[in-house]
Amino acid sequence: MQWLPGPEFQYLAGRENKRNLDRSLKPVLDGNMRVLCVAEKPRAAKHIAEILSQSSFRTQNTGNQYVKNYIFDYTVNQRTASFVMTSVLGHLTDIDFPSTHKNWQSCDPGDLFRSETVEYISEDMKQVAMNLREQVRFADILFIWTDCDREGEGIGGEVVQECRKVKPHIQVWRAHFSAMQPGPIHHAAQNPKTLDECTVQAVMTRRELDLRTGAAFTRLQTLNLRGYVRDEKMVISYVDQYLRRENFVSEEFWKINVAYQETRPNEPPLRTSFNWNRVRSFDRHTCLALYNQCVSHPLATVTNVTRKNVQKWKPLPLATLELQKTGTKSLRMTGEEIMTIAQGLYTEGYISYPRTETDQYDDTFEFMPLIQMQTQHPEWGQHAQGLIDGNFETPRRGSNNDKAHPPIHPTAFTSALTGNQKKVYDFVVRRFLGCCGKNAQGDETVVTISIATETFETKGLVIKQKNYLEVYIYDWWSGRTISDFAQGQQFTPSELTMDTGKTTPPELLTESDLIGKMEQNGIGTDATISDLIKKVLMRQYAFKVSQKFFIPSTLGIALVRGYEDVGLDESLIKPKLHQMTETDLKLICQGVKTKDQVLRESVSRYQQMFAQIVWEFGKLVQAVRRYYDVAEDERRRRGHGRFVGHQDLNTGVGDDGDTTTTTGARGRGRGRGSRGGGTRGRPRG
DNA sequence: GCAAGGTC
Repeated sequence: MQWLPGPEFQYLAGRENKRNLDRSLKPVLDGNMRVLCVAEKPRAAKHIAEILSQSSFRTQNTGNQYVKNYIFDYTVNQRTASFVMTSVLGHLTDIDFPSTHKNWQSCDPGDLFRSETVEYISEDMKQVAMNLREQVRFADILFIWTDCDREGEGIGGEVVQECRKVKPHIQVWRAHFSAMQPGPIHHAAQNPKTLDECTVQAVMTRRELDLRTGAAFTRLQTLNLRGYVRDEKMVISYVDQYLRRENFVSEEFWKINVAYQETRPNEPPLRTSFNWNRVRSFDRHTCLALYNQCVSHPLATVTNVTRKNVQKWKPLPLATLELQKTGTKSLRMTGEEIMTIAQGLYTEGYISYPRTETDQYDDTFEFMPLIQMQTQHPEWGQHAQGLIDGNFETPRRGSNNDKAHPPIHPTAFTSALTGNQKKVYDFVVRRFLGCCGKNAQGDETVVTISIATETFETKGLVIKQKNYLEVYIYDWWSGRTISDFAQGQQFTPSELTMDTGKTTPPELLTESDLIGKMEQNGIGTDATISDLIKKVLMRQYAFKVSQKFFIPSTLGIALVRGYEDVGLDESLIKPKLHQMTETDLKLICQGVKTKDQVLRESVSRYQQMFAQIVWEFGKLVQAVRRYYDVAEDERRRRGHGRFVGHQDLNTGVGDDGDTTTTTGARGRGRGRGSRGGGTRGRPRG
């Protein structure tokens, strides 16, 4: 992207100066000046206008149904100016290849690393851009109010570029605000800064790199593997192949089990089982020797009894990803469904904005009116009343703050919702009330016993006060009653056995796990993760079975194996790739590297990989022929495939299951359910 | 058709 830097950017030319740069501007307004403010989204524009004008503004419609202009007077440095507050709708522009390279057959995919790109304003944004151009005609100053994050800076750059088409030399201010609160907003208005050109360039770099690499690898794969997969229209995207699985080899182990059964009058007998401190042994002879000693001297001695207070912490304030993580687990909906419903609840005014990273409440946040509102609810009204009557405790503070929105919380009362809407609303309310409550309290007893040379342990838990658990029903803290043991006490175990089992592979990923992993690896953002997961499923890299678990398709496995064989697994799979790009982007933001430099370096890295893949494409083909199996994928889709290397879902082993089981193990190792001849698919004719 | 980032 090339926009002509205005006068205030000129001293940025030496990027070495960047780190010492004071971005403050001296806001000089002459009488009757006009300021055009542009926010990132309509909500923010309205909110800021309300604050600056103390809700005294005139509203004007634009060519876009969502975007409005808010007109009011505002005083900066004792000078009153006429302000117009408007917004865009996220990014204003995007890039693509020129028509000469758009068609997949039009060029070699490798050309896409070097070909031209063209920037354009999408159809949806045409009216938004037009509004900017119209408004800037009357303006003396362009004041950027986009979100204060990297993409926000980039969007600001796009706005500047569009406005300078009309007024090439208009002065640009940038608002730096820490929260959508009157204090920070007024402060930002009174202390404008400059737009950070380096960050803008970082965003433009990301955009270009994503397009080039995404398109090149995807076209290469799709065009050359198409003949080998059944659905010839299937697009074989190069992304999202991180759904890899470990080679898991099941091992047999042995362990010693001890239990004590207490008979109680008028009650069922109470059985207390103990865990071996060695957990398990992979050597049968060792285990047998230890077991034999226990059997010959079976009298157990209680060597230690410890009692302590334990608490289960209440949850953090609710942010988007947590809503999706916990929501997919507890509500039996997909992340995407949850977000759609949440968006609807927000539009109808029942909950706050559902897309936020913030998991800490502002010091000025007013909890009581919101809690009060919920006291009339049949299910949790009483609990809410309890909070008001003294059980309230300030919510914990998480570590994220997007400085734009508070954590997700209910904003209006309703008990009239049904279906999924009710589920999501209930979740938001219960979470909110849970956050405002106290941690759950319990008494834990740890009993240690010794038999012969061996030590065993058991834990009992009595829940004393459920507190937040009463209303936040999605957390589970189960009490466990054990017999009352005293130190020094001796008893003969009712059970003393040596059992065998096999280590089982890690559980299959749930959507909740997947969201967590993507978050950890920096894949996508809170706004895009649920979308990516949907894409993975749509492209059939994985299936969702039992409405819960994700299993990779044979196609997904084939691609991962194929890239492993080419020797690119480490460098091409998403997380690593992402980190490298991310590091470079930060350097651009710091003024250490330039956009051109990073593009040159990264593109050449990608080109090398690309060349290697082209060179060894046969290995990819082989992998697909070897692993890809239409019939197996069909079984997997229906949830009946061979879940190679994982627990069989149909045995009903829960997701909280131990990592070991004694029910016998199933398949081992890699995805060989489809192993066999090379008769699948058909070679390209 | 392909990417990832916004937002409605």
